[in-house]
Amino acid sequence: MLYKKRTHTCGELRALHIGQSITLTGWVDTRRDLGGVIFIDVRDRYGKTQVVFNPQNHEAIHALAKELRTEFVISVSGTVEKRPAGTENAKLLTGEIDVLADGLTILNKAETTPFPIEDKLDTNEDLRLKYRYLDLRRAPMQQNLLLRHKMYQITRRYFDEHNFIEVETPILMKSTPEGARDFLVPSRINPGKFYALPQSPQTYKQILMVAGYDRYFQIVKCFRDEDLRADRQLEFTQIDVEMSFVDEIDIQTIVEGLMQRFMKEIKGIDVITPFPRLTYKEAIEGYGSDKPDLRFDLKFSDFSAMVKDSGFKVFADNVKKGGVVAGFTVPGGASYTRNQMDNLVEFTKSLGVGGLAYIKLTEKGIETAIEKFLGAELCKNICDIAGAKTGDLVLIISDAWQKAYTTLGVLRLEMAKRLNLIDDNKWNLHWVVDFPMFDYSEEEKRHVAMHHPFTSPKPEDAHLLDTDATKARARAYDLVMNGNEIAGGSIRIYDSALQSKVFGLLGIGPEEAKMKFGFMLDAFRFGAPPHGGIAFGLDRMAMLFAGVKSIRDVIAFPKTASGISLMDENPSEVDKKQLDELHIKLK
RNA sequence: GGGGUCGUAGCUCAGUUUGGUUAGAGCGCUUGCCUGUCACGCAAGAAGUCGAGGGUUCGAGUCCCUUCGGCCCCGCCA
Repeated sequence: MLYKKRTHTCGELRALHIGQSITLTGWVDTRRDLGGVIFIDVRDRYGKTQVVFNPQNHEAIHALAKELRTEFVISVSGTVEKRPAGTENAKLLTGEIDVLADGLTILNKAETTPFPIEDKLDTNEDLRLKYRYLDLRRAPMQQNLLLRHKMYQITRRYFDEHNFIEVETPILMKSTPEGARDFLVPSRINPGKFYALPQSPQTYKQILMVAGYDRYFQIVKCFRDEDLRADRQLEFTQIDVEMSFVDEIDIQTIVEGLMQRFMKEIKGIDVITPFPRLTYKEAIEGYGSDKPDLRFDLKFSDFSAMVKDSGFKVFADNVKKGGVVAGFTVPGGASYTRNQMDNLVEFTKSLGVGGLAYIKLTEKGIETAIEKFLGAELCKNICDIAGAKTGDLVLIISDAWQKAYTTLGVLRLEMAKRLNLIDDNKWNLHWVVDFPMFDYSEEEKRHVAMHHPFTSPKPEDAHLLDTDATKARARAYDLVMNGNEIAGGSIRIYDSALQSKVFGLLGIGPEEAKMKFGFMLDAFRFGAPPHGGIAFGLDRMAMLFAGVKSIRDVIAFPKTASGISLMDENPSEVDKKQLDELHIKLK
């Protein structure tokens, strides 16, 4: 079809264009047919411009404009005019002018859309996902994708300036036993063998260090076959970084520089470096999370020592077993009704702990069901330690160290939400450091790497690997923004003997290590430099910068919580012929 | 694997508690009128597998069972 190409975008025209003959292309956003004159807002990703069809100006074009409906694709030509006094639209950047049409081509018609293309859309997410191309026409979604684009550009510019080189690593890689469940890809040429999609390019980037590429970065898709969440997709994007001849501070400094750049260029905010550091222990014992949200306080207190020899068996026995009794103060919480407290207790129990104890500090003094076990004085002391004032409420949990604190951590977040303590305009960035090397997996009955199996222990803790490995701390660090883990990394092991030892502690014997990671151990025998790195969750960062609740809103084509792409109905069944070629038989 | 919640017109929702007339509203859509609107206005109209299947009942949107799907959370996510 012949049509006039645009001379300007729909967000471009201003008073200075008045009198010019121009052409716009785009979608019909709204039409207002007043019988005589017809107004059309034509929209593209740059903005909206009002076009006027006046029968006195051009009768045939006006007649054609009668046919226009929402989301028709048009090319429209005309003269830029100053709007009559009093009819300017301050809501549009182009609102000072409109275009008096003298030419119109309908490039394509559109059926009525399943939902309106508007900024403040109120509809179910499954519809938005099914008709993603319509959802992506909306300005907020276009801004989100533009934000991502900006992040890619900032990242590439920043690392290039700092002498990093971008290297692509394979998408078809070797399956590794550790970590998340792999996505497997059957090999047609090698019957019975499988590639895996990378959970991260970890091994490749370390081998690039051995190869002498001392500063590497990549914006890279990663894949993990685990259950999805608001902030987790099966495939997601990392900014992957690795450096040689560095320690923690070197990596963190580079990261802080990039974060400064992001904050400045995206949010217009100057952030101060270096960011505060919290040890893992401080984070858990203070806030119940390895990614604490420090935009608000609600810090925990430990009551274990006080209640250890009290008459309250539940508390005392737990502490004697090595558990903790801890809690925090809810400002103004003493006014909670019985119903509200029951609700809170139920919420806590749903998190998998036995219960929630609490003390209200009212005008009349302490009010609590545990007074009869602990005595008034001890209850008062607990309130003092927790910093509770009259009118406050102290929540207390007694359980094993990890369980008690992580449950308090969830409660802390819940209370912050209920009390509206989270300031959305606040940006909090901090490091969590000194993670343990290992975590014990009840399910697998063995130690698993807290970060990953290539993470180096802290030199002063290296001896613990031979005696009490669970106490050994790793040279690992996470970057936390507003209670979200947005980056995590470590200084790696570069000594093959130490690497073998760590594999051993993870229950990976010499044979298995050779089979699964032999190539890495080999590489380390030929001159591996000290190295370390980090990886950012780009989607999560984009979500926070965009101020949205789910990473689905910053991903062009995301999947649902059950891993389905509603638009193209993926995953789907395949022909038997395809399976045969891949030597696969369905159960 | 488990828990919670939602599913009624194209969209957002009411109706479900206590089964009973022809399942309603707003927006959108269609048609007509309307020459400065911008959430245009006015008038009329069309539009329903009450997510699906089964059951109880004289009768089911409503009660029971099964199932599918969306969202949130726990587990899981080196």
